[in-house]
Amino acid sequence: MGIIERKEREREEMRRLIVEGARHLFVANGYEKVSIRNIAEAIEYSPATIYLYFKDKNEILYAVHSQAFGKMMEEFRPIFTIDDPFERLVEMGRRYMLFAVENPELFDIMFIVTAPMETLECREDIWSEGRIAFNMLVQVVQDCIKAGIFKVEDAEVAAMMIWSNIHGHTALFLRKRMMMFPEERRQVLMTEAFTLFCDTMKKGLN
Amino acid sequence: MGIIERKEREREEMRRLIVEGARHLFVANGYEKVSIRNIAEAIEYSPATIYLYFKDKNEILYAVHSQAFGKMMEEFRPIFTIDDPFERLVEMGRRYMLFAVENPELFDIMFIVTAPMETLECREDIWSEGRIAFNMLVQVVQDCIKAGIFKVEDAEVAAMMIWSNIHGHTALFLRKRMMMFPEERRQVLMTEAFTLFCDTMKKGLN
DNA sequence: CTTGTTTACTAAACAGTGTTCAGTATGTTT
DNA sequence: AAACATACTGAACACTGTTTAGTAAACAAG
Repeated sequence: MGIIERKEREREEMRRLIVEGARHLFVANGYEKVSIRNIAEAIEYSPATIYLYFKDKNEILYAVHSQAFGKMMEEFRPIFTIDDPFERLVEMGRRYMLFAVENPELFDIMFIVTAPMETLECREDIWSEGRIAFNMLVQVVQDCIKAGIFKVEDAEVAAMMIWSNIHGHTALFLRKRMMMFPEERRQVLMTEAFTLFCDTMKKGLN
Repeated sequence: MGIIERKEREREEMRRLIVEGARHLFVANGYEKVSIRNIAEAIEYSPATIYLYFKDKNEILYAVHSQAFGKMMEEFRPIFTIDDPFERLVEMGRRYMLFAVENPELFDIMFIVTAPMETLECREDIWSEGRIAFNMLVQVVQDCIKAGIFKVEDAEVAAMMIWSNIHGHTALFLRKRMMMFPEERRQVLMTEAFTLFCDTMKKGLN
């Protein structure tokens, strides 16, 4: 009898429904303004029901975060058709920033808000989504080393340096720390600083 | 009669009391776990009283943020005794990261949490604290240009690039996005990536 | 078909949040 | 002493995340 299998499917379907509802509300209203009650109302269930499928709000955040990583990976896919490893690296950075600007709420949950990381801490789990994405970057850096464009010993250290730079731009921008610059200067400053970083890498990392 | 002057002083004293209380609680318990009621209790006043001195919670956050900037500037002061402009720049970055690690809650309020920036948006004020600190960095970059260490047209663009890198490290670390690395590797990765960035600048920015 | 048991769900409550407002008590002025 | 202004607060409002006791439906066994 496939009853327990069906129940398992239904349970999975319900989790999906909650995560989808949550994601929609996050994207529409911003993560800070979404409550469990809002999510419950959106999917037409009682707030208590949500707690039968998720331990707490952080766990929902984590589920949305994981889904968002899938979306970002999708948008990274076309990069791997680029032959030149350095151009591939530059395009990867560009897409990271683009993803952040186009999906600020998702980016927030993925890389800035601490709440989803809390679920990892109780289980002593590793942050696999982050690990996978970072490994992708390390791979591209290693390709740059093989091609003789970079001359560094530790590809992970170089990857960390690059990630920090790109992430710094986006984090400062999204968290409104470029408010001291007038609107149009902000955009110019970001793209110019990014270009300068790429040039500096090409000249400096060999 | 100096009555209104005294009242003005008392008012200022009360604001100071609230900000001090708030800062203490933020540092002790983390900004997210501190409520207006907690602050009120700590200074032995009713929650409603706080609203006679601050428009809302964001305004308290902003006041704490401003005070924290003063503290950081203090810790930047010794830098200006360093003769070599590049070394001065490196030391500035090092102290930015050090301040973040030693005062995570204050750094959060200064550079990551959006709440204090909200008070700037209603008044169309510029973020003067950020502007001043950034100008300091621009100045050091300009010194590097004058000394012939850097060869870039726009010192602000270079400063932005440098700030992004340093801030990226700290933001990723504080917001627990280096959880995919084992404890000891985290520390090594951060310092090595910082060193690599400094080396890359020296080679690449000329 | 009727039991008993498990499952899925929810109303209501708990303890908290930021914020507002009517009311009081004190200080100042006339 | 009366009138007014200031400083403060208790209580409320509309929320928040989360738990619990209780209900109704789905299923299993006799």
